[in-house]
Amino acid sequence: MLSEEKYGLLENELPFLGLANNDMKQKIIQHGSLAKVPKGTVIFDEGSECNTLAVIITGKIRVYKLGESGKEITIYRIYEGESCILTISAILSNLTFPATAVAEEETEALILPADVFKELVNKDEAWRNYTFGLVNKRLANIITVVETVAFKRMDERIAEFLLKKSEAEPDGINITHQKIADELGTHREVISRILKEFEKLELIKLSRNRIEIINRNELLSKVKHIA
Amino acid sequence: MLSEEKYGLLENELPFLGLANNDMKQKIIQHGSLAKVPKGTVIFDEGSECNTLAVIITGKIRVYKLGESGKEITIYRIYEGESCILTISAILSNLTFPATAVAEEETEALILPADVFKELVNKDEAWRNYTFGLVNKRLANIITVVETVAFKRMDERIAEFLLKKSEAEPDGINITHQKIADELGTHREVISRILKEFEKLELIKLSRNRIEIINRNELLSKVKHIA
DNA sequence: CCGTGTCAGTGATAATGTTACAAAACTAAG
DNA sequence: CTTAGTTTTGTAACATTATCACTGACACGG
Repeated sequence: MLSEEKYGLLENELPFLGLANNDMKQKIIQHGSLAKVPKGTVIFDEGSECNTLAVIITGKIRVYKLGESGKEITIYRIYEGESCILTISAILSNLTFPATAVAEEETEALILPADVFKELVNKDEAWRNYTFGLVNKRLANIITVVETVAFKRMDERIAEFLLKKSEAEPDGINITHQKIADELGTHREVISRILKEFEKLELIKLSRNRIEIINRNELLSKVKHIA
Repeated sequence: MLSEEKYGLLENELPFLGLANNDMKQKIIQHGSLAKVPKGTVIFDEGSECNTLAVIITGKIRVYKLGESGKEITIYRIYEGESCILTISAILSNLTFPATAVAEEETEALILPADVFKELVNKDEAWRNYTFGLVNKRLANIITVVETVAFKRMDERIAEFLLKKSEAEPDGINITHQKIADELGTHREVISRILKEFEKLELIKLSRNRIEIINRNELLSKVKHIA
């Protein structure tokens, strides 16, 4: 149960809530709740039943697949204002969650019971648009993952990863090799080896927990497969 | 434009059409059409704009990604009564189609303009259920593909493929190595090599365009990763 | 300063990707 | 029934990635 004021505040963070019709607003106020989970919390595990849907207000969630030997691959991330289509899919078809979801930061979310969500999708166009919008984004994500894993070489993928990361951390990326491996679905050794090569080529500079890009252009050319 | 009788016939093949409300039926009759495409027709190409949605009446469509050097990987197939969520996704978000779709058999389909489909999804619960049901199936498909490509060994994947194929063709699978490679996202040589090994282990018998399974149990144990 | 855990480096071997070519099996035309 | 052309398969050789098994480096609390 939320308060009217809370709902008002949420509308700032989740603009599509403002588009919902009044009946639905009341539903959300009546049956919704807020939850805050600390960094590292496993939200869903492979095979979990989904009887609630979370809409992220602040924070970030990583959804990944676990392979045998502890290998992982990230499928996508859920950011503010989004929610998890795998959960939606699981709810709407009464299946279990086919992956693992973990909070990468402290994450705050609006929690809705599954049947409330079902009703929202059926009766409220704003929610439908929201839901289909998410489906689109995720599908695109996942297709990209398939393409990448199936066709691209690891050095290219690592270069791409570093360049993307460097946008958020322009003066040095703080990350372990293991994290990169989990991201890309390979082993730490492979990452270490290729990073070492990059260092020999003077594209990057390595230290513990840290990677500095020193030749951005050359790294870019790896991605574009020119070199 | 369809006739009322045609619509009646379609209801047999596409049961959910019978659940649509009357307004929507009229919409479909008015704006829908039928199309038949021969085997091998490329229906969508990477980057195609989607302004119609096809619901398959008979036939089969393969949706795959093309990599550089002509490598392919199958993402999923569309069978009778289904339609393509990538098209749906492209329509609902005004994006282009992110893969290639080709008719594997002569395929007959009900064609709906994009805006009619949008309206159907918004106004008709039967269509919404149909659409979400498809989304679920495909998501599960695609996640499985990611998992498989990222974590499984090629011999296991080939064994699995052969066993699945053998259900439809119990006394010998008729297929080329290249087709298998396109299915699994690898090169023909890799398939040939591993099939040859399987033959040496007396799991299968190879001839041109043909694979016979002669030790089903051992092949199964490859899949289950016991051996 | 010393353990203990986390992180990175590296060698060895197997599996898969990639390139290149040739042999074999089929097809169709003469 | 041959011959030429096409499709399918075999295989060698080398590159890249996966996998296993360590060692060494660093960080932090005691």
